[in-house]
Amino acid sequence: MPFKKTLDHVAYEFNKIEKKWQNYWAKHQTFRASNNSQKPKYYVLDMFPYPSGAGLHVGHPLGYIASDIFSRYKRHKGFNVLHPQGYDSFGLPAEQYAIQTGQHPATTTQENIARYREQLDQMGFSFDWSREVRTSEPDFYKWTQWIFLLLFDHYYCNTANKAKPIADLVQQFEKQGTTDLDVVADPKAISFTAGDWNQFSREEQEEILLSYRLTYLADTEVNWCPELRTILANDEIVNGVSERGGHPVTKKKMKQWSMRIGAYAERLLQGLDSLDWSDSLKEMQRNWIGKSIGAKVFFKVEGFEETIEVFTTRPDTLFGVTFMTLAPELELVQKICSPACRDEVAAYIETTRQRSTRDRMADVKTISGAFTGAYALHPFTQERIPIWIGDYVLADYGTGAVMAVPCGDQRDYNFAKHFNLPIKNIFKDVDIRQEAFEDKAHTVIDNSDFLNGLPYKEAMSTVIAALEEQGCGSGTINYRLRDAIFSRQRYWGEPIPVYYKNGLPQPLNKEHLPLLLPEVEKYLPTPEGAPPLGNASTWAWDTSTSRVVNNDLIDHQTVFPLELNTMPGWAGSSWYFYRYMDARNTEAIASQEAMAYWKDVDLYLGGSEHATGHLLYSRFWQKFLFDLGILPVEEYAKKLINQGMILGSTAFVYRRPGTNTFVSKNLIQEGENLEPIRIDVSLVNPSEELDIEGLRQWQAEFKTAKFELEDGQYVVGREVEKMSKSKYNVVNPDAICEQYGADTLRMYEMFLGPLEQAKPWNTAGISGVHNFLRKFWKLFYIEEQWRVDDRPADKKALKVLHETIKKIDHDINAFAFNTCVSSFMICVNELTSLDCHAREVLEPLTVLLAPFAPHIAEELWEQFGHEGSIETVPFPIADESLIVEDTKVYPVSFNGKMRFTLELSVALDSDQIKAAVLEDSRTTEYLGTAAPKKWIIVPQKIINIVF
RNA sequence: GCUGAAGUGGUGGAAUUGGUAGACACGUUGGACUUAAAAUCCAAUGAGCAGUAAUGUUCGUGCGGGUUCAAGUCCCGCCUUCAGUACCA
Repeated sequence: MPFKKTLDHVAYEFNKIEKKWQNYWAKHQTFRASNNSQKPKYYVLDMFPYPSGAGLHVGHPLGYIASDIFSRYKRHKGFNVLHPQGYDSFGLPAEQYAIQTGQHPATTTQENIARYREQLDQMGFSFDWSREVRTSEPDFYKWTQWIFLLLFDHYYCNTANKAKPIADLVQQFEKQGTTDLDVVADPKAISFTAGDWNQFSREEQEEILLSYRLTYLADTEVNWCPELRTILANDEIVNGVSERGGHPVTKKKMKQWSMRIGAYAERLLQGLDSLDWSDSLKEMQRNWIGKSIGAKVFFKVEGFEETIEVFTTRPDTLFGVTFMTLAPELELVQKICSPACRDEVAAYIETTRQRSTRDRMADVKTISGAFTGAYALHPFTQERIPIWIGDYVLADYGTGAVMAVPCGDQRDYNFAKHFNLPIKNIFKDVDIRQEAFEDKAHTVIDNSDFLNGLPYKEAMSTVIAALEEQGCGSGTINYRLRDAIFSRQRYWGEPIPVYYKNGLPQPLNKEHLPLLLPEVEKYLPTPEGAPPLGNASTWAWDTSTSRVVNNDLIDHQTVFPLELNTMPGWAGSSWYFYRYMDARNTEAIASQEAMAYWKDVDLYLGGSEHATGHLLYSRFWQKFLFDLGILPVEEYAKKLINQGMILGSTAFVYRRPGTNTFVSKNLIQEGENLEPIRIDVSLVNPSEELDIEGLRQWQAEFKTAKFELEDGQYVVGREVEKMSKSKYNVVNPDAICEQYGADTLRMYEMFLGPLEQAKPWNTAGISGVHNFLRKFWKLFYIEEQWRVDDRPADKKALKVLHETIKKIDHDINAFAFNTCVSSFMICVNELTSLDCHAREVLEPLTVLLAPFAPHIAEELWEQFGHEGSIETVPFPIADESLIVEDTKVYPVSFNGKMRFTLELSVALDSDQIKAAVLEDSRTTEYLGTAAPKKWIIVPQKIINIVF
């Protein structure tokens, strides 16, 4: 143990106290929330953890401590508080571990959860564990599957602006086909009449309906990670490599389940305005949704039936088009490509396909493309426009085709320069010899027929009107948000409750849920390349009750095979917060009564890394289930706080390349090229000195290492990084709890800095917080002797107490827990110097501290002679009459007269003002007479007096 | 590039609406206690200058301007760091 032992066991036995009260809370179920209470409700939610094998580190509890303080505070304030906890227990790491070791993910998950629970318990959290949820439990994922089936059974109606049953759509098709249809559909959906619909075979009809369902199966260009052998969502890719493991990712076309989240793009965007979330987080979601207003324009292709649809935000530049660029992936490319260009185009498509996402992202400067040999026709001038392909055009944004206006867009400009294509200037008095002119404010359109002389805005509306009149385009809105891929080629996830008949997906009946995860021998894909579920020798439900679904007999041997993909990690986390309201319900996700009572989350705490994942998907599901009348509100978390990440402080030693010699940090010469190597942080003491013997034993490569020391020490280097096992910088809370106690850990983590700010972990200041608790204890005890007395407290002590109450109450509501800790320290210092031991002061102070350091508060509360937990005691209320603020005086010379600015909290008469003026060190004389001549009341408190 | 947040002592960080910047804590230094060490307690601690001292005085919140009796806080223009996003037509 590199840390010095700093405790004083005689005075404050935190280990004993903390165990005692943790047992008490568990035994008395102190934190159990009732679904039936006269008190007002308050729901405090933490983002539930994924139970990883490494256990909790000191970063995890930061948010939990904050939410726990707030929950306890709200209980003191008379609220019925729901503060649950659970586990996001499906996921990749458990499965990777299973592949390596053969251990069932359920087993390791179970073990990890047990460890997490132990660690959470020792920190004294006030969770209502009777409501615990685990996303990997069948009685939980039954409802995840149920929601999936609902999504499958609905489409999005733009007229009603909500989701509606697919049966309604079928009715509409029977009556009028796709005429006047205003619904969200796949862009490739075909048009047909009522007569056509009724002629279609059942299979054809089902195929068509897949273009409308809110979850659907379609051939999709996906992010494929060969290493993990699964596909990844956009938010699971960071810098072109997988978020988990950092493996390369490429594009691949596969049949996949997707969620039509795009249908909700506008509502997801609008809803943000009603949310009390941080601006940066809302901005991230806005960017991710990426709304842009513009127009779609149709270009006929010369000599073909086909038209090319483009999306542009600058239809005003339509007369500046000199070529078109299509994404290489578009099918249309094959069709319109001229024989002369065929080889070159095919070669180009092939090279694009082979580039990984990372390559493509890293290399945005290289311009590449190929001419298709085909020409489009300008909708107004009928000019021939050459059609190119280029990988700067993305297949999955807009229509995958752009009208290139080199004079107004830098990428088009670069492309034109590179391939020597013409550049037409349509801006008046603008020089475009060097670069494109992208500013839309400071010029007017020129060289553009009926748009000449118009500024941007007018040109926009004029050209859109003209396009609509000609039937070759219209104003439109485009979103960057893409449909979310919902299939994963994994074992450890929710099975998708679907079977296949004639290659088309059929939903299971809801009464057959849950569709249990089958047992498999191996967690890898089958030799045929099917997902791991293909290894199941028996499908999970028992064969004695083979299911009949729509008259199809389903079991593992049936000709109607079950879906082998599983759901992604975000499925269960998209609705878990409603399960807590009624976690053991077998009839519904939660009872109507429970949901009507708890309604929504009042305070949600979690990291901002979920901004474009969980926090977006869960809002989408929420809105969908709200449309169906299942959930009571459209936004489930009105207030959200992002706690900043606690970073690790990685320790480095520096090796001379090619040797086994390590140089102490301050001996490194400038320009010297040494190899930094990460070492375990526990091998370093607080003054950055390395435990050399410990290092030798830690890993074999250091056994015979030589060290160049400074002052007899090896000093390590430091770098702040994300905490991770592979960086050897993980600090567990267990050792801290043991050495200083949970109350110290709780207060120290709050003391570290503002809640929302990221900060590196260091234990340098922990003794200060621990000292505070010991000083606090000493107000009550000396030498094991209770010393609180019932005599009335003096005025000064009461003032200190009530100032502290006011400050703490205010700061808790502002989530400024760091300044709360400081306020407590000041209070205790002052009471100590006043030698105050009055019950009148110390009893309310104990309640005040209870949300922060609940164990010590409970113990003292008992010593006061009270029965039961402190948890139900009302929070103290500040008596304003005891808080008289100091008068502040700011003297100023103004217009030859002496002028004073007084800051007052109470009205003063002229004698008091005189006293205050003379009390100030900068004034020697009071120039006023009996009363000030003029009182200027400047906002609320500040009074200017001119004498 | 775009979007967002932030720059305050040796360190983490305070500073309600513009009102005596540096609270509180760590660290450091000195002292008390001790045979000694640890622990504990007390004191000093932004920088500079003058003074034996009490004290006085100048400069100080990334940089340059501005508004104001008064700016860490408000306005304009930069610089730096972090986070998100990235060929979005």
